Amino acid sequence: MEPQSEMLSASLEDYLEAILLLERESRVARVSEIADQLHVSRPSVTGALKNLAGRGLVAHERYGHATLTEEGERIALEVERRHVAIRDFLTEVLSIPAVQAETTACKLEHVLEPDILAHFVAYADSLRDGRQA
Amino acid sequence: MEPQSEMLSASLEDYLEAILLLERESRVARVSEIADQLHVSRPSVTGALKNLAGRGLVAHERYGHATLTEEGERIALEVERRHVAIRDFLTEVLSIPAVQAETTACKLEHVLEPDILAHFVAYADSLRDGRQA
DNA sequence: GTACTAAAATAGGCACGCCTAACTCAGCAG
DNA sequence: CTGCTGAGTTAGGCGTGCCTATTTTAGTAC
Repeated sequence: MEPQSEMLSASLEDYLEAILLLERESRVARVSEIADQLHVSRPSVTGALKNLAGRGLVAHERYGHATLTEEGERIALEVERRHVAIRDFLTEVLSIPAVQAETTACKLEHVLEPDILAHFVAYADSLRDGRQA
Repeated sequence: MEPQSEMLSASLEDYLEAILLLERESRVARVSEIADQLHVSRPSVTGALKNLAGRGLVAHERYGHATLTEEGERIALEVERRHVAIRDFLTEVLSIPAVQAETTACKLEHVLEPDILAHFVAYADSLRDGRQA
């Protein structure tokens, strides 16, 4: 009754993405680091981790660090992929400054459906190696 | 302590936009029509109208219809302007089908900052009357 | 091993935004 | 004028996501 039908909220996707980045730079994600990165309190992180652990997306034991499960990493990578695609579109196509492109991408990545995103990507690609057309 | 600092949520912006459209086609917005348009229950509309009335954005008396105040209309028009700009960008630049462009615009209109939106508009304009560059 | 410290967890609360169920009112039929 | 009907409202509740204050724990210093 909840194998995959349970959709992830934008908030939870942000947590996964943050954990992915922290794992990259230190092999492990600590609660306080996640809190700092997402600008939320530690209890908020604890609550989110409990939720994500319940979905089998992160491994997390009391007073320990958090790590993505295989499934969690898969989703986190997907979110990151969307993030990068959007950010690149904003900078390359629309010439939006890096900082603003970054923060805007953070919001759009939770809103754009895959098929819509594909149009963004295709357009950016066509500009890159087609120069126009 | 709340002359303009109180930001409107995406949800409240949707209500304003819906009322604007309903006023256009029938001079007046009824609770049940708003509910139908936004796919929410009537009590949800009543609650939102109470909120918006408290902010001075709509006029609404018990068991009566709702109308935008001057300030409310100003905001609704602004939201609609963003909506149209985004929708046009999606269809004209990215060749996204009308229906999907419409629903995507509904989401993006609450996320894109004015200065970011300006880039979208400028790009679409340059394509229109510049054909490329 | 005991004491301290800092990180993490629990407890409890608040704001949104939505819902269903139940009640109220306005307007019309008769 | 009585009663019906349906639009609108109130009452109450739920899930999410966040917060502060408090407690628990792990790890380190000594």
